[in-house]
Amino acid sequence: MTNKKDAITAYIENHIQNKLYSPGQIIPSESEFCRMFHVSRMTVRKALDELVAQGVLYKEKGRGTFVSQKPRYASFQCGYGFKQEALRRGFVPSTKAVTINLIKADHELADKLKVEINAALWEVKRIRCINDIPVVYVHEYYIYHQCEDLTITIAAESIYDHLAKKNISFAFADQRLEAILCPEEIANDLHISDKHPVLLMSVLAYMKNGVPFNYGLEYYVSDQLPLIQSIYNKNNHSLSE
Amino acid sequence: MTNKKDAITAYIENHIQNKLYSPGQIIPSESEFCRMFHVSRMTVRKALDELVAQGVLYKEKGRGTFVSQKPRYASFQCGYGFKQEALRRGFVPSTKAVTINLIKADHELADKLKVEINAALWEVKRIRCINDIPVVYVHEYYIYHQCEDLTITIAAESIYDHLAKKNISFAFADQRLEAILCPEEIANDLHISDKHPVLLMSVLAYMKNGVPFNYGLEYYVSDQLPLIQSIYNKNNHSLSE
DNA sequence: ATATACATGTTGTAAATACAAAATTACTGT
DNA sequence: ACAGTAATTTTGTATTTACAACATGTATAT
Repeated sequence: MTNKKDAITAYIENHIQNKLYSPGQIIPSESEFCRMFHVSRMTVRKALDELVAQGVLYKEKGRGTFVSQKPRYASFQCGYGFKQEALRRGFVPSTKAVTINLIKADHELADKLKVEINAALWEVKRIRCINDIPVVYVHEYYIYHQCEDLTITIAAESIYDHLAKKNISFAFADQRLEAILCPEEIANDLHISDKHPVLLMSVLAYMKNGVPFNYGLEYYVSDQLPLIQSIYNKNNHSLSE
Repeated sequence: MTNKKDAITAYIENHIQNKLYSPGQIIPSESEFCRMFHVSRMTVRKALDELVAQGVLYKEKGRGTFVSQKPRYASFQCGYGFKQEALRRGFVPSTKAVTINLIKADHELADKLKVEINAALWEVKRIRCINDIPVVYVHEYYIYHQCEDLTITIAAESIYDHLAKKNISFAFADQRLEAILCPEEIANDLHISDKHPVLLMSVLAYMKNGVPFNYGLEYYVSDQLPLIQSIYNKNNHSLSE
């Protein structure tokens, strides 16, 4: 733990996990943390703000800081990587039936990935399994010149990890959600009938500079694996419905 | 604008909107903003951090702060209130076929909303339309003692607005996504066949203290209105896939 | 007893300063 | 001309101080 701030967040998270701080309970004031850790109040506040943003704590002006009562879901939360997320939930992830192909960008792909038409792209198709049951068919595209050395072996493991070594790393994504009947050729691979409804998630992933590097269509067998997402009201606006 | 910090975020957002700062372009350094606004560097950093968290800007240590190239979607982004979001996107929202009923909490509802079994709940059913086309059937529950004066008129407008007056306001939510074939009785109301796939979103909404106050099932006709969500990698972890 | 005023403790915002870490730029010696 | 070094600029982390805004408890006056 190199940061003083991170030491404080870790301390609080541990205390919550070990039930030394219970949901709804008030935790020490900012000045008390200053004394406890021999740090300035700004450092304490940064640590607390981080946990507030995650929904772990909440503050009330003039009263204090409290532990949220938000329950932690044990289900599948997407968006932060399939393999990692599955392992964290205690599932066994695997990848099957991988194909990679070099193609030329058509109008739609060029538009989405902000490359020129006919630019070289990797087309990757993968079936992701949880406990050996196929749960998602991924059909996605990467920009060839960012990853000329892609292989099936890499694609079976983690393309994101491979790209990270080239300083291409995930920062945020826009997801488009739709319910559709599973296309026939995909239904076969997912071991379901083509009358089965699937959750189609279109994902456009960006680097921190806002440049897209990965576009994909993910067909989830959502009755095998319902997806969970958390949203936060960052701005504290009062919401009209 | 009462906050100095908010004045700076507004200034930068306006400059981006008016194309005075373009995507990928570097913006003035933190010290320059200090001189421009006659504020301390901490205030500037708080303003910038807020925009970085939203994905509007990104920073590079030792280089500077830049405008993201992330495109802004004109489609429907859920999670921040149906009416508000629709209006912002230039759609015309409306609510139809509202029913409200007093019921007693069964085991499942009591568990979700953290109330006792047989506690009084409002059961609300609504059909939400965009440009007069039904897009979502909402079947949800509120805790009676938090809102004893609920009426059909209020439910046709905005229950969240009504609750906000009682200091019950949305802070965050957990959403569960699934693709299903539309149940018959709901398909009728949505003017679709019961063989039509719909996006089922289960929403559990919390106040800032982490106590749930609203549980609902939302059946989206997602080919009429695909949902868009944005996710961010707050922790800057390197992601395995 | 009740209401008012005050003191105290808490979070919120802001300033001024210092040094670390990383990238760029300018300089300098060969 | 080129490589290496130093200076400069930039963001990252942290300290110290000050006051504002809000909530709560206590003492006081009526």
